[in-house]
Amino acid sequence: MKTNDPADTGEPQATAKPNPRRTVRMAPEDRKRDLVEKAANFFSEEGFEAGTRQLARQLGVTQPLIFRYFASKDDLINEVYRKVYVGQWQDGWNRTICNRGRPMGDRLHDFYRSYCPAIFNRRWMRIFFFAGLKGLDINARYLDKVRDELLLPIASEMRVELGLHCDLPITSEESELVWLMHGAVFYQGIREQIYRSVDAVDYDMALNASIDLYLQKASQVIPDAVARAEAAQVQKAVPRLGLIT
Amino acid sequence: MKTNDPADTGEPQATAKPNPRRTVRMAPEDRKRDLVEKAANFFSEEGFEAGTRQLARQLGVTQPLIFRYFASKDDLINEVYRKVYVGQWQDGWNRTICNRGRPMGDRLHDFYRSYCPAIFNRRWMRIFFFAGLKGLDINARYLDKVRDELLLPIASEMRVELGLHCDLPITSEESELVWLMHGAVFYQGIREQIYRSVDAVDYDMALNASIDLYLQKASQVIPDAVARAEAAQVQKAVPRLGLIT
DNA sequence: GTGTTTAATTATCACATGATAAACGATAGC
DNA sequence: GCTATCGTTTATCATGTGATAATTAAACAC
Repeated sequence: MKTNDPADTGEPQATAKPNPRRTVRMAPEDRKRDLVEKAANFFSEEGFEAGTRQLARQLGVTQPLIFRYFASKDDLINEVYRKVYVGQWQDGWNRTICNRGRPMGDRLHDFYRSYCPAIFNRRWMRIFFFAGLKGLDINARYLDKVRDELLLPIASEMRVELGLHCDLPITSEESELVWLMHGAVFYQGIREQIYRSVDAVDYDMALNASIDLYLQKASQVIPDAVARAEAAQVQKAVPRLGLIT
Repeated sequence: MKTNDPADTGEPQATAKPNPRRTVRMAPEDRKRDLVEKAANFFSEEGFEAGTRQLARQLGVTQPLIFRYFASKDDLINEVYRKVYVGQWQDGWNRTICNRGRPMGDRLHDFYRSYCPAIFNRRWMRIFFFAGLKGLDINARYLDKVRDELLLPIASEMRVELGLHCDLPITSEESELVWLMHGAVFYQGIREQIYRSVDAVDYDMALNASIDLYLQKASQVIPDAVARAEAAQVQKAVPRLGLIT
C-alpha cells in the first residue's frame, strides 16, 4: 500500500518526519518574475476568471503567496498584460517599414516575417482576445499602437512609393486597404492559435498574396483617393462666394 | 421624500399594500424563449462566467426562476449556443456557392453579402470568440461546417470555373487560398464588432478586394497545384519498380 | 366569487472565491 | 552552531456562487 503523502518523493526516508515540507525560498524579484511568467501561461489557457487556487497549484506554491507579491488578482493580471503586450513590441518594426532605401514590398515582407512569429503563438493570441472581449483599454491601446506605428506609416510610405506628394491625412480608403492586408495576415494567426484547426498554417503564401493584394490595389486606388482628398481640400480653402462667381 | 419600494410605479396608490409584487405569469414556452434570447445578449456582453444573479436582474426575474427552466447554468448556455449558431445558419449559402449558372465572382459576392450581415453583429461575434477560447466543440463544429459547406465547395467550384476536371481531394494550396479570402473578409467583422475601433467598416471595398484576390490568385496557382496533385497520384498508382525502369 | 393549478417568489444550502493574519521554517550573517 | 530575517505556509474570514425546497400569488375554469 503506497502512501499518499504529497511530499513523498519516492526516496526511502528512514526517519519519516511528520511534515518534511520542502519549500524553496526564492529571491523576491526572481519569484515575482516567475509568477508573472507562469501566470501568463495559466491565464492564457484558462481565462482570467480562473481561480487563484488553481493558479497557485499550477505555479507550485500556495495561494496566499500570490497576494504577498501582488496586491490583488487584478494587479497580477495587469502585470501579465504588461509582460505580454509591452514585452513583445519591437521598435525595429517601424524602422523596417520606414526604410526608404528598399522597395515597399520588401519592407512589408521583412516586417511581417518579424511580426508574425512575435504574436502567432497561443499565449499572445489568446490573451489578446481575452482582453479584447473584456473591452480592456490595454487592448485598445495596443491596437492604437498598431495603427499609429505600423499601419498608418505603411500607408504614408505607400504614398511616397507611388510618387505622391501630399501632406493631407491618410484617407479612409488608404487606411482600409492596409487594414485589409493586415487582417488577412492576422487571420492566419487566429486560425492557427485560436481555431487550432490546422497544425501550422503555411503563412508564407498568405503573406505573399496579402502583400501582393495591397501593393496592387494600392496602386489602383490610392492615386485617385489622394487626388479626391486634395480636390476636397482646395474646395474647402476657397471662400463660399468663389463657387458662385 | 420618495419611497424606495421597488414596485412603486409612480402611480398614486391610495391603499399602499405592503408587497404589491407585480409578477407577470408567462406561458412556459414563451418565458423559456425569452430567457434564452435575453441570456444570449447578456452572456455575449459579460462572458459566460458572469453570475446567474446578475443575469436574472437583467432578465427582470429572480435567480431561482432560471433553474426552473434550465437544469443548470451550462444547460442554459448550451441553449444560447444553439440559438446563436444553429439559428443563424442559412442553407441558401451553399446553394448560392454551387449555382453554376453564374460566374464564380458573382456567386462569392452574393454569398458574402448574405453571410456578413448574418454574423457581423456584436452578439454573434462575441459569443463565437467566447466559445472559441473555451475550446468548446460547438465552436469547432461550426468551423467544420464553414469548411465543409462553404469553403471546400468554393474550392471545388473554382476548379470547375477554371475548366479543371479532377476528382482528387482539394489540395492544401487551394484550401489555404479560400481561407485567405475568407479570413480577410471575416477580419472586417472582428474590427467592427470586437475591436470596435471603427463605427462601421465599409466592407464593400474589402469584399471586392478579397474576392478579386482569390479569383486572381486562384487562376494563377490552382491549375499548377491540381496538376501536381494529379502527377503525384499517378506516381502513387504506378508500382515502385516502375520508377526504376 | 371560489377553488385549483402552477408560475414565480423568498429563504436557504453547500461550496468556491479573493483576501488577511498568524505561525512556521529556510537561509544568511555572525 | 546560533540567531534574526523574511519567504512561505496553515488557518480563516466575508462574500459570492450555482442550485434546491418551501412558500406565495397570478391566471384560468366553473
